[in-house]
Amino acid sequence: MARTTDTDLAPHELRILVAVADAGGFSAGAVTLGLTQSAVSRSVRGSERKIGAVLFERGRNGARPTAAGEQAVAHARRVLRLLDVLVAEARGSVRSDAAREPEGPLRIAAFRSSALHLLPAVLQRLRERHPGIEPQVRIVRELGRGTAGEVADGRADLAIATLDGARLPAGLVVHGLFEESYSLVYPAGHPAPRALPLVDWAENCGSYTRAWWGAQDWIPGATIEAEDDGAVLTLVGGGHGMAIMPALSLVGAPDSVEITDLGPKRPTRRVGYVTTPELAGSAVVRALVRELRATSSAV
Amino acid sequence: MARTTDTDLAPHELRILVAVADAGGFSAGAVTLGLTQSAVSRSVRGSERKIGAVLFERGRNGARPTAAGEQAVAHARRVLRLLDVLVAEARGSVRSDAAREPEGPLRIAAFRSSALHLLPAVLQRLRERHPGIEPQVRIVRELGRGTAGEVADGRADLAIATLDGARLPAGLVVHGLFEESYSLVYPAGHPAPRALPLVDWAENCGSYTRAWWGAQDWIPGATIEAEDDGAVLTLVGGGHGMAIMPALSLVGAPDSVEITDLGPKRPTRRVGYVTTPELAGSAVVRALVRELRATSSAV
DNA sequence: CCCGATCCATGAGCCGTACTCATACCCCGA
DNA sequence: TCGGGGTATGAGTACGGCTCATGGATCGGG
Repeated sequence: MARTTDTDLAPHELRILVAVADAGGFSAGAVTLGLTQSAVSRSVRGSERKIGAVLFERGRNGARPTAAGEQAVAHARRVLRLLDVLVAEARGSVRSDAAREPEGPLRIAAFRSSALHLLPAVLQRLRERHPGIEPQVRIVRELGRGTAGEVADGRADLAIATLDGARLPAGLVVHGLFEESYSLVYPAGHPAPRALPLVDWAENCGSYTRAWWGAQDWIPGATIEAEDDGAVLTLVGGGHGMAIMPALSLVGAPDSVEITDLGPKRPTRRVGYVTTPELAGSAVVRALVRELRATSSAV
Repeated sequence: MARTTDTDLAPHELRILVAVADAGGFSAGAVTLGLTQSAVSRSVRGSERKIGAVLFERGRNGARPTAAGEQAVAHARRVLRLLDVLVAEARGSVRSDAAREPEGPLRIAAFRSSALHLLPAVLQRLRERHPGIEPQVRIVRELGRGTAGEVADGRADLAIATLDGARLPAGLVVHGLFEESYSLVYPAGHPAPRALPLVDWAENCGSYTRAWWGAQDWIPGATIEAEDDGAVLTLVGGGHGMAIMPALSLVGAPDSVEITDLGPKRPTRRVGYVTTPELAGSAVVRALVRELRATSSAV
C-alpha cells in the first residue's frame, strides 16, 4: 500500500521556494521563473502541506520566509545543487572512469580586491588546466554576512572571504589561504601624511584595524568615507587623504601614492575561502581550491 | 521561454533508480516499489535521456548499473536522504526557533566490535538527550569498502570505521575519535601462550598487525581462521589458541582469557567516523557526533 | 529444435497534477 | 471610498506518468 500523502518535494517545487525567498514575494518569484503567480501560490501551498509547516508569512507587500521556511529554502538550494552535481558527474563519468575532467559552472563570490587582484591569476591557471570549468565571479561586499553568506544561502559555490572570527558560518567549510598586512598609503612625496584626513570605506570598518588604532598615540583629524577600496586609492592618489589598506587593495597601486610599512605590530587580516561541505568534495571546487592554494602560496 | 528539455530528476525517478540497482532488475525493482515493470522501464529511459548517459546495462537476467549508473545511484540515495532531512528539519523548526530538537531516523553503519562495545553507551546518551532521534545500527564487516562504503553509497548516514589509509573515501567527511592498542590474548593461566596457534578473523587482516608481526622474532606455529572477533575470543577462552586483538574487541572479555600488553611498540589502529558532507551539518548527525566524541574521550 | 520462462521495450488509453486565465479577496494609503 | 499593491481560488487545458496488453530478445531444457 502506497503512502497516502506524497511527502517529497519535486525539484521544481524547491526552485519555486528558492525563487520566492529570493524575490521576496509570490508574484515577483513567479516572474523570475517565468510562471504565473497562481502557479507559485499553489506550489508553495503544496510544499507547505507536504512539509507540514507554514514556510512563508504572506504580507501586504510580498512574502517572507518563516523560521521553517528559512531552513527549507537553505536546504532546497543544497538539494538542487546536489542534483546538478549528480547529473554533471554521471554525465562526465560516461567518458572515462578514472581521469575525468571537471566541468560545468562554478559560482564564486569574492570581495572586491580579491576579485581584482587575486582571482585573475587563479582563474587563468584554472582555465589552462581545466578548460571545461566555467567560473562565474560575483563581487559581493564584505558587509553583513559577507561573501560567506552567499555560500551559506546557496547562491555561490565558493567564497573568497576575510576570516575574522565575528562572522560564524556554522556548518561551512573554511580554510585560510594567506595573511596580509595593512600598510599606510599617502600621496607620494607628502611631507606630513598623518596630518591628512583618513580615507576609509564601509567594508574596512572591521575588527582588524580597530585594535591597532587603539594602540596608536595619534588619531586622524578627519575621516572621509569612500565607496570602496578603489575609490580610496584614487582619493589618496589625488592628495585628498591617507589610508590604512590591506595588501590586496594595493596591488598595482599608481605611482601617485606612497606605501609604507606599519612596522611589526601592524594590523593584518586573514584571507581564505569558504564553501559548503557537500561541494568541498566536488571536482570543480577541488580544482579551484588547488589553484587558489598554489597562487596564494606564491604571494 | 522555458528550457526545452527538463533536466532535473524528480524524487520518484531517483527512487526508481535506487530500487532498480538494489533489486538488480527493472521487473524486480518495480515490485519493490509497487509499480509496473512498464513504468520503471519508461522512467529509467527518461532519466537516462535527461542525464545523457546509459545508466543500466540491460542483460539477460536483470539490469546492472554502468559506471555512470553507479555514480547516479549513489548520488540519488544521498539526494533522497537530504530531502528527508529537509522535511524533517523544517518540520522540527516549526515549534521553536532556537532550541529545536533533532528528530527522525539516523542510519549508522558500524563494524562489529564498535557496535557491541562503543555504540551502546553512545546511543544511550543520545536517547537521553534527543529522544526524537531514531538510530538504526547496521553491522557491516570492515572488508572491501567497509562501513565507509555504506556512507559513500548512501545506504548509511554515518559510519564507525577503522581509519587505515588504504580505504580512501574521496569526498566524504572523516574524523578520528581515538586510537586503540592491540593486546595479546590467551587462555588464562596458560604457561606458554606463544606456542598456541594464532586465532585470527577476516577483518583483522588489515595493515595494522602486519608491520608488527614483521618486527617480531617469533611467528605462530599454526593459524586458525574464525568468523569474527567474538568467535576468536570464545576460541581463545576455550584454550584453543591465542590472538592479537584491539581493545574494543576485548571489552568485557571473560575471565577465562588473560590479556597482556604488547609493550611500547604494540600495533594500534585509529577508529573514527565517516559521514557525507551534506549530512555533516544536519542536526541528527551533529547530535550523534557530539555524543561519539564525548564517549570516546572518556575511553 | 522448438517451447516456455524471464527478462526489457513499446503502443494505447486513463488520470492526476501542474500550468494558465480570470476573478475574488485582503489590506493599506491617498 | 476607491485604487493598487499583494495572495487565494475556480475553471479549463495539456502533459507526464501510470496501467494493461503486447511484442521482441535471449537463454535453458525436454
